[in-house]
Amino acid sequence: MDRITGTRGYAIGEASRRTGVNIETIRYYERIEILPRPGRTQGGNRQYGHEHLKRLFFVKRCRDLGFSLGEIRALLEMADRRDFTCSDVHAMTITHLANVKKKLADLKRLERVLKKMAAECSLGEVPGCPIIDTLFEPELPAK
Amino acid sequence: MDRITGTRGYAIGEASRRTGVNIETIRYYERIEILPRPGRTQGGNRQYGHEHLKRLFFVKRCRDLGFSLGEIRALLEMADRRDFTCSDVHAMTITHLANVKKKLADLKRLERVLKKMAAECSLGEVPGCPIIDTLFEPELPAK
DNA sequence: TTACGATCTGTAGCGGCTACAGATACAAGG
DNA sequence: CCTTGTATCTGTAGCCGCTACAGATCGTAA
Repeated sequence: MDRITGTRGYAIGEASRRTGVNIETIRYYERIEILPRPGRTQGGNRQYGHEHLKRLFFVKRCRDLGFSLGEIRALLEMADRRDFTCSDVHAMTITHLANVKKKLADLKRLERVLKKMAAECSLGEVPGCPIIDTLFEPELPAK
Repeated sequence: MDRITGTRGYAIGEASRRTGVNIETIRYYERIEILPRPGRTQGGNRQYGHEHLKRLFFVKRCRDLGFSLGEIRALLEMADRRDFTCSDVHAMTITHLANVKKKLADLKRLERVLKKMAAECSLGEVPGCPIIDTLFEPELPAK
C-alpha cells in the first residue's frame, strides 16, 4: 500500500507509540500471524500503514477486553473473510462474557476471604499469626 | 519421619487425591523447592507424611487465594523460620488484597463493556456487526 | 563522516503448570 | 513364584503471551 500511495508509513517504534502495543509484541504478533507482514524499507526496516495500525488497535482492544489470541484470531478471520454474521460474533462475546462473570465471582470470593483473614489479625509483634493458621487449615471457608 | 514412626506414608497419588493437587504439580513443587523432598520407598517411590500434606494444603489454599508461588515461598519461609510477626503476614495479605481489588475493578469494567457490545448487536444473519465495528475503534469507551 | 539511536534476527526466559515417552515399582490374583 | 495391570519414576518439551537479551545493521542529524 505504501508503494501504491507513495507514503512512507510508520516505523515500528512509531506504530508502537501510536497503538500502545510494545515493539517486541508487534513483532511477536507478526510471527504468530496475527498481524500481516508489513512492507520494508530498502534496508529492511518494517513500514506500517494505516491498515496495520487499525488491526493493531483491534488486537489491543480485544486483549484489553480479555480475549485470548486464539479468540482474536477467530474474530479477525471472520472480519477478513467478511463472511461472518453478527450472531457468530455475538455468540463469542456472550461466551467470553460468561467467563468474565465467572472470574468476577471467583475474585469476589477471594476478596471476602482475604478481608476476613486480615480482619482477624491482631497485628501483634510476636510470632504466631491467625492468617498463617487459617492458611494451614485444609478447607477454604465460605465456599 | 516415616522411618522414625515406622508408618508407611502416602504415595504421590494418594497425596494428590487427599490434597487436590495434581501429581505432576506436586513433583513440580518439589523441583522448585516449595515442597521438601519426601522419603522414598526402597524402589524409589515418594512417600509423604502428614507434614507434607499439611504443607501441600497450605500451598493449595494460597494458590486458590491467588497468591503467586513467590509469595507463597515467602510465607512458607516465614512459617518455617518461625521468626515472622503477625504484621509481616498482615502486610502481605493487604498488598495481595489490593491486587485482587484492582483485578476486580478491571474485570467489572470488562463486563460492562462486553455487555454493552452484546446489547448493541442486532443478531442479524447478514454480514456486518456493531461488535466488530466497536472493536475497530481505537479507544476503549468508559475508561 | 561519525556518532547515536532505532531497528533487525534469533534465541531464551518468565510463571505455573501440563503432557508426553520410556523405564521401573508395586499390589493382587492365579 | 509369576504374571498382569496400574502407579510411579525421570527427563524433556510444550502451553500462553509476552519480554529480554545479544550482536548486527539501518537511518538520520550534526
